[in-house]
Amino acid sequence: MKITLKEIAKQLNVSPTTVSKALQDYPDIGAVTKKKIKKYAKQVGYTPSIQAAYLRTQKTRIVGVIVPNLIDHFYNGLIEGVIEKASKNGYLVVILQSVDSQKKEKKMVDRLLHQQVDGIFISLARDTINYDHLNKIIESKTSLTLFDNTTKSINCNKISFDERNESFVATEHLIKCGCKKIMFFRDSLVSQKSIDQFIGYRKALDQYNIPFEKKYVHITENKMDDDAYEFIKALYNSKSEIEGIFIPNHTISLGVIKFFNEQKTVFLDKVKIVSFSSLNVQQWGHSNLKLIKLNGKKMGGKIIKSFLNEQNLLKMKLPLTFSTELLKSKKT
Amino acid sequence: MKITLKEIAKQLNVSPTTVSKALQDYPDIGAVTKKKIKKYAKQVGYTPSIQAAYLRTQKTRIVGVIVPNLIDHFYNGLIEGVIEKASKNGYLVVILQSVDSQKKEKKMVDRLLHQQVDGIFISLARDTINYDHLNKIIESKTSLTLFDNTTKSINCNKISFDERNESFVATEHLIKCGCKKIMFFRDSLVSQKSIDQFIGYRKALDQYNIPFEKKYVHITENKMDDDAYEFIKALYNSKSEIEGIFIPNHTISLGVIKFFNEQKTVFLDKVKIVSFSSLNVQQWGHSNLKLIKLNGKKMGGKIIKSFLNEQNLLKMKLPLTFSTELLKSKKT
DNA sequence: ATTGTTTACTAAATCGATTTAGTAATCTTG
DNA sequence: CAAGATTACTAAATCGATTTAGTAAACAAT
Repeated sequence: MKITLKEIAKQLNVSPTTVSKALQDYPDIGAVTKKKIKKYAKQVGYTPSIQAAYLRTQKTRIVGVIVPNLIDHFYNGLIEGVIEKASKNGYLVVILQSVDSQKKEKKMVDRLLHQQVDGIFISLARDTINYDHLNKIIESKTSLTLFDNTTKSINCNKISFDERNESFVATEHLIKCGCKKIMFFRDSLVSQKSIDQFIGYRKALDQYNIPFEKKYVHITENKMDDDAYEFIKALYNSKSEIEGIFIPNHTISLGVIKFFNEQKTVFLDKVKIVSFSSLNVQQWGHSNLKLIKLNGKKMGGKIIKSFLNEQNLLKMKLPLTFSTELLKSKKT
Repeated sequence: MKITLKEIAKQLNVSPTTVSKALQDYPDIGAVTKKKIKKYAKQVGYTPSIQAAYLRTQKTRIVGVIVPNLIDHFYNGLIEGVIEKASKNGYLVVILQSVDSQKKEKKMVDRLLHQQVDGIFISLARDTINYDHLNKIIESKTSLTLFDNTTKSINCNKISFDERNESFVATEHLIKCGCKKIMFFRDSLVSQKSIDQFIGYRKALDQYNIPFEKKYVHITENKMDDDAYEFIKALYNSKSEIEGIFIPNHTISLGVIKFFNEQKTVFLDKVKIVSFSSLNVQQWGHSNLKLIKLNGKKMGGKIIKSFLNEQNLLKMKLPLTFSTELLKSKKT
C-alpha cells in the first residue's frame, strides 16, 4: 500500500502539517520531532506524491522533447544527452516525434501543455511556418527552448549550430578538393536551418568565384533517404558532370550511400562527398567521403543546462516562502 | 490564464459538479444544460488538469520505458514504435536508459514509480540478477512488461524474440557456408537473452556434429563495441584460424566492422559473419557479412498493444461508477 | 389531495500534499 | 510577576478535479 503523509502523521501522533514541514526543514519544527519524523519517513520509504504536490507547487518534474524523427542518429544522440542530464537533475523526459509535420508538431505541443510539463524543447519540423503553438507555450508560462532547427520569429532559449559556417566549411572542403560543380541537397525551403545552410553554401561558392547554378540544388521531400536515393540514381544515369556533393544530414546521406554501395563505389571514385553526420564510426571509410560530425549528445546536454539555469533564476526570484504571492502578482 | 472547472461553473452559473458531470456525460444532467456546458468548454478550450484528476482516478497517462542504451539502432527503432503507438492512444512516453547496469536500473524504476506512471516496460540490463525492483513494481499494482531481455523469475507481460531459434539459424547459416570454427560473441553470462543465444549456438553445433570449443566464445564487457574491436584485432594479429563469427547485437558488430573497414576487408574475405541488427540499410553490402534483421519498431508497437489490452481488461472489470469501491476491496 | 417517482441539479467529502494563520506553552525582560 | 517575545506545534484552507449523498421541483399514480 502507498504510504501517505497523513498515514505517517497518524503513526507518529503528530499533525500532517508537522510532517510536511519537518520533511521540508521548516525552522519552526523542533529538532527532536524533525529527526524522529525524518527517520520514520525514511524507514517506511515515503516519498511525497508528485501528482498531489503539483496542485500547489505547479511543478511536474517532467520535460518534453519534440524531434522531427527518431531515425536520424543525430536526434538519437541528442535525446541520449537530454535524458542523461535531465535524469541527473531529477527530471523525466517525454519524447515525441513530429515526423517533420507542422500539424503533428502542434498536436504534440498541445499534449505536452495538457500534461503541464515544466519545459518543452523543440527542433521545428521542416515545414513549420506558423508559430501559434509556440506562442501558446510562452503564454502558458512554460519554459520553451528551440534547438537545431529554430526560428528568429520567437523569442526564447535557443541552441543551435552555426549552420552558415558549418556549411561554408563543408562546401569549402569540396572546393579545395578541386570540385567546381557542387551539388547541394536541401531538405526544406522554409526552415531556418536549411536557409542558413544554403547561405553558407552560396557564400563559399561566391568566395571562390564559382558561379551558382540552380540545377545543382535538389530539394528533398517526404522520405528524405528514398528521395535522395532516387535522385542520385537518376543523376548517375544521366551521366551528370557533378564533381562534389554536400549533404546536410544523415538521413539524406543514407540514401546516397545506399546508391554508392550498390554501384560498388565505382561512381564514388569520381565524386567527392561531404556530409553532416553524427555517427562516430568510420564505417564508410572511403577517402572521397568526408563526414562532418555534429555532436548531438553534447547539444542535448546544453538544452537541459539552459533549462535548468532558467528554472534556478526563477527560484531565486521567488523564494519558497513567498512564492504564491509573487506568482499571483506576476500573473495578473 | 489556465481555465478551471470552477471558473466555467461560475461563468455559467451552475455548480462545479454539474460541469464535471456534463463533460463526462452523466445521465443525470439535462440535455440542454449539457449542451450549453460542452459548448462553452469547447469555446474556451478547457481540458481538465491531468494532475488534479490523478488524485481521484489514479491514472497519469504516462508510461515509462527503460532500455539498456540508446546507441543501438534496435532500441531506437523500438522506442520509435512505442512512442508512435502510445501517442495514438493518448499516452506519453518517458524514456530512461540503464546503461546496462542493475544499479541504475533500480534507480530508474524508483523514479518511475515515484512519478506513478501507468505502466513500466523494461529490457533488463546485462548484469541484472536481482529482481527486487521488479517485484516492487508488481506490488505497487503498476503494469509491468519485460521485453527483449526478460527473465523467467518474474510473472508479468513479456515480449521477446525466440532467441534460441534465431541464434540457431544464424549459426546454421555459418555452418552451411562451410564454417566449422565459429566464434560467438557473448554479451553477458547472466542475462536470459544471452543464455538463450548461447543455447541456440550450441544446439546448431551439436546438430551438425561440430565440437564446441570454449576458446571460440568471447564474453564482451563494458563498452561492447570497443571491447569487440580490441578482441577481433588481437585475434587477427594472432593469425587465428576462425572461419565464421556470430554477433548477437548491433553494438558489438560496430566494433567488428570498424576493424574490417580499417583492414579494407582483406580479412573479411576469409571470414563469414552473421550479425543480429536492426539497420534497414545494406550499407555494408559485403557477401560474407549477413545481417539478420530484428524489427525493433514492431516490437515497440507490440509492447504498447499488450499494455493497452491489460488496461482495457481492468476497465471492464471496474466500471466507472463502481471503480472506487472495487479498487478498495481489491487492495485490502 | 396525498404519496411515490423521476428529473435535474448541488453541497460536501475526497484525493495527497502545502501553506497560512493561529494557539498553547515556554522563555524574557523591565 | 505581568506583559511581550519566542518556540513548537496544529487547524483549516487550498490546489483542480471527481464522486457520493442528498434535495428541491415536476410529474405520475392511487
